[in-house]
Amino acid sequence: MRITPQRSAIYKAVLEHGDHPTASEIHKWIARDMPHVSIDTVNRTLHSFHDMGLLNIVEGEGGPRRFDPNTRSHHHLHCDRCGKIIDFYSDAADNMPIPPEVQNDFIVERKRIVLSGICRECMNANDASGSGT
Amino acid sequence: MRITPQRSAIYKAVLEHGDHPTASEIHKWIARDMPHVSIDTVNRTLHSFHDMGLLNIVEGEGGPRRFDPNTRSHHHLHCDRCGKIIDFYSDAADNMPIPPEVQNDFIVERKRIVLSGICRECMNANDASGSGT
DNA sequence: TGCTATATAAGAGCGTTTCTTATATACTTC
DNA sequence: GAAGTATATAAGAAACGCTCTTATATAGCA
Repeated sequence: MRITPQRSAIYKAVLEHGDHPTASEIHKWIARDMPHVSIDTVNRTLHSFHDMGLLNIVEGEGGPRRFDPNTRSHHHLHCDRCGKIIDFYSDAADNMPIPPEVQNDFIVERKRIVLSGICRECMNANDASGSGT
Repeated sequence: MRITPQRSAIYKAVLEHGDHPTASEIHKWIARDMPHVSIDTVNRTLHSFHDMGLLNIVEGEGGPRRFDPNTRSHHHLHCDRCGKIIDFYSDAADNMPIPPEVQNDFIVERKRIVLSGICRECMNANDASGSGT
């Protein structure tokens, strides 16, 4: 695979952006330096990176695809309020036994735990607005 | 919420369909009996059911939204080949400890394990085509 | 330098989801 | 039972994300 200015910029943007960006967010992000990169190039490049194992596509309940440059084994917290996705690490999760009936009927290649709920910032936002005695 | 013929048909279709259908699949499914139901009604109704906790939206890596009427605590197998999603149950998964640093910064309301790999049918399809000595 | 393979930009096209508006239906009140 | 009110639906338009097509540009190679 050729290294082009666009691809460097896209990969750098995914790393810098941090919060599991969408193709559209990457597109806007790199527009500061390279205003002529098309959204199609961003999408195609992210897809190529995914095929190469350079980044993951984050699980989600619809909405635009989000990308994740973290290649360590990790898991996700999804905030129901703000939509933020936070990485976390857990040996217990990584080593969790897989039920025998699953092992018989399925070759497991990846394991991901998804916890949904409310993140600290949304908790605090809630406290600030609703706690006056 | 009012019970209408459309809503009954849509809920019945989700239950009968079994394999985590999309709105479009539900739309086609009920068209046999009710050919004038619009895709918008199907989408809106599925969304309402989701808000009421009657069904879940399945986690996925893009593509159309898929719905799940199974309200028991369960987890999912995703086949990378055919895209099928299979429910499974696991006490180990349900009781898996949550890391303390997560508990401090996040209120966990739902827990879902997602295993990705190859399902039995795709395994067999592969054997059948590729095993002749 | 010329050739070939790969990459990109721009616009078109497609599928999914949502919005808008008019009509239809069920429930409530009198 | 009739009129009024709130909710639901159908149809089409629109928005959005993603992919495809085609022409152009670029890098690597002979």
